[in-house]
Amino acid sequence: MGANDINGNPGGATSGEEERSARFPSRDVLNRIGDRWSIRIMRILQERGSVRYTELERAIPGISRKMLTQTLRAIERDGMIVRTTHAEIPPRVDYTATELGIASLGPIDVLCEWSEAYMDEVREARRAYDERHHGSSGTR
Amino acid sequence: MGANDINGNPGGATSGEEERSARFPSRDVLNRIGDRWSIRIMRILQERGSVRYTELERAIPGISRKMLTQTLRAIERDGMIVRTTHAEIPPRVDYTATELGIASLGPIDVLCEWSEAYMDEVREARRAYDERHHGSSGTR
DNA sequence: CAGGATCCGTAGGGATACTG
DNA sequence: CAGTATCCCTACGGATCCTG
Repeated sequence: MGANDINGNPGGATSGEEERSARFPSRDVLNRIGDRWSIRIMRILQERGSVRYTELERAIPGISRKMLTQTLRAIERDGMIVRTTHAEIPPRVDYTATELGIASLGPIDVLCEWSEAYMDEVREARRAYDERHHGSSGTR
Repeated sequence: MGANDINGNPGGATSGEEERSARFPSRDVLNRIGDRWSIRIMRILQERGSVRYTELERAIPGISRKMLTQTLRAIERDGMIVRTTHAEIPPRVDYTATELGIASLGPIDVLCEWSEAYMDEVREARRAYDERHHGSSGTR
């Protein structure tokens, strides 16, 4: 038995998260934006209202159960969503976006729209850069 | 065996980056927001105009040279900054934000302002969550 | 059904020594 | 001065098996 598995990630808060954000206030919120799944989950909750666990799993191809649960816990902890368990058999759990969660998508959409608008410009810059530096990887 | 260091990160583009972004268009831009240093660098360039390498290093406490260089290369490749080398001795390199780079800070500021505005609400949500779940880590 | 626990590979990132 | 190369440790994230 690998008694020394220090992996404590299921806790939700990655160790030292809040400590680092002391230097740059909005860091921990930015982190949620950076990770692959938070936004996708929030968007689905925004569209469909109340969504079950398995429904989310099917709606997001490529996500693992671990990541789904972990991300859900994290954004629940941040007050972005609410988790409701119905004591039935089989069990049923619904996730719903809070007011705060919905509101957070506003500024995020602004950012996404900007990046889509300037995407071409960025891609062109990359192409040019790659070519300038004995263009290896880029050509596609 | 030291020969097998597969770390190829100095390339700038992390392997598979553009591949993943096929699923979610603005992903790669979001990634720049997610990482710890890009925004800080861009802010400094925005404020001071033209900045040298060491000046950046001193202006951003806690950053390693590896990360500084790597981040600079990445945002240069994206067309956010321009790198100018002066062939002198000792060598001198200046970094300057482009129009595109400055523009990108707009939507980002929107997001940062939002997150600072709702920070308290988020912190409170976290506190409540931690307490609800036999509150261990949070109290500080 | 909705997860928790565990195992493991790999990318991210710091420290430092070296170079043009 | 402005990086590059190397070493190493950790966190992230997927796959899988188990449980209430």
